[in-house]
Amino acid sequence: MSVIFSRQCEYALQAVLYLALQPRGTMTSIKDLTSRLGVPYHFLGKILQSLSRKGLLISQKGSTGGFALALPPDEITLFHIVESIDGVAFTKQCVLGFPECSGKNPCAVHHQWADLRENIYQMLVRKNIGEMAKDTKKPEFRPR
Amino acid sequence: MSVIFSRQCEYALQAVLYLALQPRGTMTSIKDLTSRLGVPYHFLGKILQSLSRKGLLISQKGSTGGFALALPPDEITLFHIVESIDGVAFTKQCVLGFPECSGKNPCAVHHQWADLRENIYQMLVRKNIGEMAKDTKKPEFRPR
DNA sequence: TCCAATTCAGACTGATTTGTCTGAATTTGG
DNA sequence: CCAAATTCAGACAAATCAGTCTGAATTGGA
Repeated sequence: MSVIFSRQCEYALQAVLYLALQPRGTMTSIKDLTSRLGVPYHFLGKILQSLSRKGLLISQKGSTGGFALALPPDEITLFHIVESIDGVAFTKQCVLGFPECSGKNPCAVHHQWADLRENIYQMLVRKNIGEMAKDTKKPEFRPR
Repeated sequence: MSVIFSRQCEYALQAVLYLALQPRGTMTSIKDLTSRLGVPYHFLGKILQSLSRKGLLISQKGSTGGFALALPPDEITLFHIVESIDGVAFTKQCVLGFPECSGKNPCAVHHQWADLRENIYQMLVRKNIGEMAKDTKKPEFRPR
């Protein structure tokens, strides 16, 4: 099936957005996140650990521990998250899968696809988590 | 990693484009296709069988057998091929993975993403294989 | 009629992604 | 100091995707 982002990446995006909606300075546990987002506990744990290692989140162990954004929400873009989890090979790869396709040697849809790709890229780079949090007045995170 | 189309789908797109470049009325064998495209023999065989079952290709057994387009190249769009192999769930799914995201109940990037998605959809629907074959004066199909 | 070349079908293997489990290390509060 | 709650690490299992192998069925040509 066609997929834009891996499932890991979707979970990461959801989790970071959720963290951005929490009061600044508080820690949110994996337990809180999974119960709210409905994603697998340990799987999300690993994803959050990755984001911590990449410097997007901070973590604290112990009984009041949890995760929080490592940067102001306005400084974390969708691109940062996607880059950390999935990588950004999609900004380069030929949509038809020809390895030698390039601007010099374009496949039949190279230029159209390059435009679309650029639009996607711009959207990811421009959209930051703070802005998204503001847009999320009534967040619906897989409520039960 | 981020993926637009599955590998199967990429192979299918390449194969159909190659078939469109062959003289009308001739059959092309899997052997020809794989040697030209550099994709695994039996894997491609299965993909071509799928496309035949979907009615996009015709096949003929026997010593002069092979595959050919079942329709005029102008009547086969990229969308037909993607639909046959990967399905088109991507035209509906929320980019952040929220299952309840919709126009009524949009996530923070729903509208921007809907625009991008529509552009992708239009490109797939409008681009037909005949047009692409014309654009491919000097096709570079993984030449060795 | 028989052989060679092909598609076709299905079982199998391997790789990658997704998800689970267990236990150790850390931290806070009583 | 102890117990509870948490992150962290790594091994493991399950599911999906990609690719391989074998052999049967079909077809055209010598």
